[in-house]
Amino acid sequence: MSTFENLEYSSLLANFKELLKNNSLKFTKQREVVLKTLYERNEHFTPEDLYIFLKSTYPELNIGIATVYRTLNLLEESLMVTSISFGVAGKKFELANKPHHDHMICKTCGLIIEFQNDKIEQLQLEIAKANHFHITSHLMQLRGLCEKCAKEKS
Amino acid sequence: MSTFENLEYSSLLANFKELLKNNSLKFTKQREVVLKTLYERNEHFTPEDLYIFLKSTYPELNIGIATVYRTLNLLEESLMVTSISFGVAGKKFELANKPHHDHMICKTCGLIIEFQNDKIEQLQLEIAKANHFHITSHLMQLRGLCEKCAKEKS
DNA sequence: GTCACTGCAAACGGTTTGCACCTCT
DNA sequence: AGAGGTGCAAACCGTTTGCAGTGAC
Repeated sequence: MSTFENLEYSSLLANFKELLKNNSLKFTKQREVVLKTLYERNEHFTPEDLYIFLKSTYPELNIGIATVYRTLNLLEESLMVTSISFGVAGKKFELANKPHHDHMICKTCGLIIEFQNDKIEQLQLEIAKANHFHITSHLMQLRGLCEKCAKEKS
Repeated sequence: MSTFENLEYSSLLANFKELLKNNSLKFTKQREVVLKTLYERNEHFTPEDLYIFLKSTYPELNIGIATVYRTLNLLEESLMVTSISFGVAGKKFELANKPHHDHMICKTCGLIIEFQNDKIEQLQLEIAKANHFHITSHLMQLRGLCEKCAKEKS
């Protein structure tokens, strides 16, 4: 269970500021808009997508893509965002303020459906235990076709 | 269930040759040693690891890394090998001649433990059905520490 | 005023591609 | 002989890093 579950923006922001302070890091406009955008849009962003969005939404900041990467990495290390991996194609990031969940990903249109299943989580723990393995995280993605794309193909 | 499950080398080779013939592709020494190595070593190879192994084991072939990538991609498209992804760090490939399974991966030493659980597979299908999603494949990795590394850390 | 942060551009690492030569069929 | 395959090196693409200038504290 994440420390940041179900927090609203003001609390997330306070957490972020405290985290920065504790590590002698600075609160900047760039870091603020990254967190704000992840919160408000509630989407799965690639660093590239987020960069493009921020570039056009806050042109006065003239944000660089390196800063987007640096901020996402900082937030991920701090467990305030999580990422899902797409193999060689890269990663997508989302804010970690919702309960743990996994993803179904449509191969055709890229739609992401979130789901959560306690029984599977439980079984994973049992399997790990049987193998003397200590789970720190897991990755579960179901890949295939969403309803719309499945219809279009048939 | 894979078409190639439990096949031994001679059958795999025959399948590969037929596949090549059907697509007007040629059977070469390079393609042969890639398949042979994946079969004999029965490991999870990165393209780089496989390249280094082939380079030293068959120096007379003077194999290039591009050929290793091309062959692995060909075999993966043909469903004769599968890959597991490590985010930005790349992929590892293994021969698809064993029954479907998933992986536990030790973050510290890279150890890979294979496991299989019918109940989870069943639950995944149910979840997909409830979301009108048509699964074609799934990815499940448990990440954490193996027994040995967990002991060393404590 | 100091130290961290930023944008920029160059570097990086894994992967793919264009090309001239080679090899399987 | 001809099609496809190969090794090589260059290109590619997402990501990281060095650096000089900027901004938070």
